[in-house]
Amino acid sequence: MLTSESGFPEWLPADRLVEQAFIDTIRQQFELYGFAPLETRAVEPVDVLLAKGETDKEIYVLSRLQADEDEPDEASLGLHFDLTVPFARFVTENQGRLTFPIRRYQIQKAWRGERPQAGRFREFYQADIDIIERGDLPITADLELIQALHDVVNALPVPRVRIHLNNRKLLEGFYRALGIEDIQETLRIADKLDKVGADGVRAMLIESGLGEAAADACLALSTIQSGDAATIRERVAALGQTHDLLDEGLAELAFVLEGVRTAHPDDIIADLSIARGLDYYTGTVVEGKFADIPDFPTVCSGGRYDNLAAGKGDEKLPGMGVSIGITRILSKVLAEGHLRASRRTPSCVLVALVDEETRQQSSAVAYALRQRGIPCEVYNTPDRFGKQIRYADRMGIPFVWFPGTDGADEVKDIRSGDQSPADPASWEPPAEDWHVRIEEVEP
RNA sequence: GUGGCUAUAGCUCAAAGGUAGAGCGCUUGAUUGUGGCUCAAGAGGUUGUGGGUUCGAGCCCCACUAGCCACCCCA
Repeated sequence: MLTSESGFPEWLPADRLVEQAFIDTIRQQFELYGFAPLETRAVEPVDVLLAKGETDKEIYVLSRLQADEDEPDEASLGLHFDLTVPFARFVTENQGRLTFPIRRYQIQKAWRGERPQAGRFREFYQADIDIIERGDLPITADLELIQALHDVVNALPVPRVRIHLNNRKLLEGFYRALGIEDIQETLRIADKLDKVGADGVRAMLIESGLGEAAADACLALSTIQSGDAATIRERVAALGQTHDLLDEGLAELAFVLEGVRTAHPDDIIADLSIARGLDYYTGTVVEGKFADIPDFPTVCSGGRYDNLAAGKGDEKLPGMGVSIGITRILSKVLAEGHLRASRRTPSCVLVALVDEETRQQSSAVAYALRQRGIPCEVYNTPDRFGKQIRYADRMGIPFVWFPGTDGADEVKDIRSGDQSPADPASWEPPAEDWHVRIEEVEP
């Protein structure tokens, strides 16, 4: 990765080929689940971006260099920091033209003005799927989206991702049963368990105004973690708190957990420490992390948001969605050297240029190959063949084509050195060489 | 936004106040249209920017800029 402007990653072509392969795979998986594509504009009115309490979100605001001083403040537009808020806005605006339930996928960049760090960027790709329904969105949607999330991340050639599940209703009901008033603040602190540890969370909870008993209860709740729904139920019940919202959240969590685990028992657990920072979530919340890279931040996440989009009158437009951090995942697997593109260009064949007089002949070979879908390029200048082959070698182009007189062409596999007569109208490369492959590198 | 660390060739890094260097990469040649290996030669630097201390600064001091790490927060 090149980082001439911190947080705004730029990739060399070889790495961009990997990124494109990721995007292709994700898109294919999303479409397998029947999500339809959507692209929203890069900007939203700032008040839309801020509407859901994201006041401390680092939003890039748009301004024109040539704006007149007496012009009305047009700093009303900002770059979106995720794809969920723009989607909810889009649905709110276009609900008359859309058929519910709306299942859409969206793979776009998002921008956040936070300080960059390992795995954290100011400009990055996200890949989202969401469902928004009119009136009531059943809990089965939560289950479906988490299954889809699991399938998509597992279709990518990346280290194993474990999905951590929780439910905001469960936490909020528990907190209310304890008489806690500042739910948001308590959620925020509880979310830090993996970062500051149990003692740290306990101290912060007490500092926020909780009594020692309440803080201990919150902590005990947060440390519950299991892949088994019955165990979760027992351990929550053992804490002795009762509240309708708690029961509702527990039932939803158990439903989703059991549903996903029937297919993938090892990759998903209920983890009551997951709270999520974004405060528009109202029920299911989910975070995915590399199972064996505990210090690396969340690579995918999502949740249920019942109040982000607004219907006409009293009608609700509840939604559920998940998001995959493409740039974050990519930066890690590339930095670790786990993956690489099989070559640095789509070209499968380099057609050599013998001299200027026969340039047309080389072009004709390339044309014939392209007619049959074989990506190729003609070398620029009639350098000696050693240079032309060296260029192919550096680019990872597997074949060099030598035009001959009277159709006596030859093609050379520069990996093996084998060279043999070939006809541009019929020769084709082995299937595995046709297009760039993404290769997993053994350490 | 807060705190700490860093900045020398394209990359990774040396040079302990006294003439800026290595490895890799790049170019050329040995190789007469056929690469990789080897050997030889070569190109490439106002040491991030600006100021200061000193006979003398890549090195010490100050400011700025940028990068990295942690916090905040998060994909």
